[in-house]
Amino acid sequence: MANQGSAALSLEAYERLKHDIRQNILPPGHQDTEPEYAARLGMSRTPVREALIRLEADGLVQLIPRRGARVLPVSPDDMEDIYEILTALEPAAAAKLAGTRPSAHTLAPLREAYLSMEAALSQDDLDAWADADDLFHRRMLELHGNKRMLEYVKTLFDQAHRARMITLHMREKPIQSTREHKQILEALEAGKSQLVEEIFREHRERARRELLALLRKYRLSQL
Amino acid sequence: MANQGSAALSLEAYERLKHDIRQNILPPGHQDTEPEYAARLGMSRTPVREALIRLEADGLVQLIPRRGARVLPVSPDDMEDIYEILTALEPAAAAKLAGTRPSAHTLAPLREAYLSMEAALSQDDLDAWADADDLFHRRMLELHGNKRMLEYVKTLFDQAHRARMITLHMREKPIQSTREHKQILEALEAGKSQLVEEIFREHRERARRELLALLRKYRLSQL
DNA sequence: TATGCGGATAATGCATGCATTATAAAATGC
DNA sequence: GCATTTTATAATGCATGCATTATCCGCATA
Repeated sequence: MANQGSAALSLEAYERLKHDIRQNILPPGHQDTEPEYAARLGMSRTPVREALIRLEADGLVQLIPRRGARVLPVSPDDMEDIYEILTALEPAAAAKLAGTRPSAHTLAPLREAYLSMEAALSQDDLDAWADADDLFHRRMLELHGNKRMLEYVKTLFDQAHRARMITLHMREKPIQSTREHKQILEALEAGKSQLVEEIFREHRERARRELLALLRKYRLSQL
Repeated sequence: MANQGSAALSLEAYERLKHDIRQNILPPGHQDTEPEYAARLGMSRTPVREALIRLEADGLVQLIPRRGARVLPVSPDDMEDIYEILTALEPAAAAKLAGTRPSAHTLAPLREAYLSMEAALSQDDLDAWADADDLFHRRMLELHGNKRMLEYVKTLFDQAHRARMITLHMREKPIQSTREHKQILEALEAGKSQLVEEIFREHRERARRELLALLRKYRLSQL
């Protein structure tokens, strides 16, 4: 995540723009000049420019000399790449976490996130489900403790967010996915590294397959 | 890498600062105010500020409100985290590359980099060896084709550069490491996914173990 | 001597100025 | 009517201005 030493307005610009991109208010391909973004945000170009630089580092926009900034579309190939990275990182992290034989208390944040997924699922609240899903994955990496990995995975989640939300609403209820999280949690509690790694990898690979099948089926080549 | 839509001076500031950090001209912990960096680079604060924001996104400096920017030290724990990520990503990428049954022609850039390593080794030119090593790893990911993974691994290499160079000069000649690259290359040429993955993982794990042993032995807690 | 207050100094964060130059529109020539 | 040149517009990249405010340092006081 490209942020730390940023002050009030610059931070506000960064967060509002990122929010609007994630929520599809600024859709992929949207392109404005700096003065336009500045007017939209009610501030001068300077903090906006700084925010756009950070967003470019996050892979969310592209700065085009003389033509402003464009919200980057995400293609199926991009999603392949993103999932490939997640599939390499998360199972490895989870396996190491399991190797520390974490207590139920340690894993409480994960269990809570899982329970939120179940609750959201039973209420057919897909947005809440997606939030809980994100939370589960983030907390797992927080517990593992590799800060770089956590930060990077968060930027990948941000990049993939729009595509995930769209396909989530096109599918059957994510019952299987929820169940896999339960299995991951239980394998973590049992300290079974090997097993956690396998389930997590299978979880990511299945998610990738299903997501890409949908993107292709509905010709969603730019999200 | 945090760059794309940056113009002349901003780009120059970014590249010079990054160069100076990599080369230890601006050592870890070094801290200056924006006006100082600007004076050093002979330009106004604006392009310097933009460069510093990009460098912060790259994990090379930390922007501290009112106190300028500090060159981030890298601790042994940081190196652990960096190597953990590399160990998860590179072997997976190499395995997939092997799965495409790449031709010798396709792998020529890798072979060339490997030959450069051998040549540098026989001339005891450790800096050239390190350059060739970097090149090998970068080209492998270029061949694999996951741009995000390539860019991210490059930022990790930048972060780890100082520590790697220092330990490289404290060790015996990297004969084993060079040999492992040869084995990786041959396994790629043979299209043996499983084998490539194993060798690559072992390569990274050995490198990590040896590097950390040196950092601990010589109490190099901040590089 | 140690502590706390207050003013000076100066860095930041943001706004704005300004020259350059890309883009597009308009005007001219064919 | 179409192509080409010219002109106008305006966005960028960088420099600078400026108010705010943190930090430092000296001085007064206990």
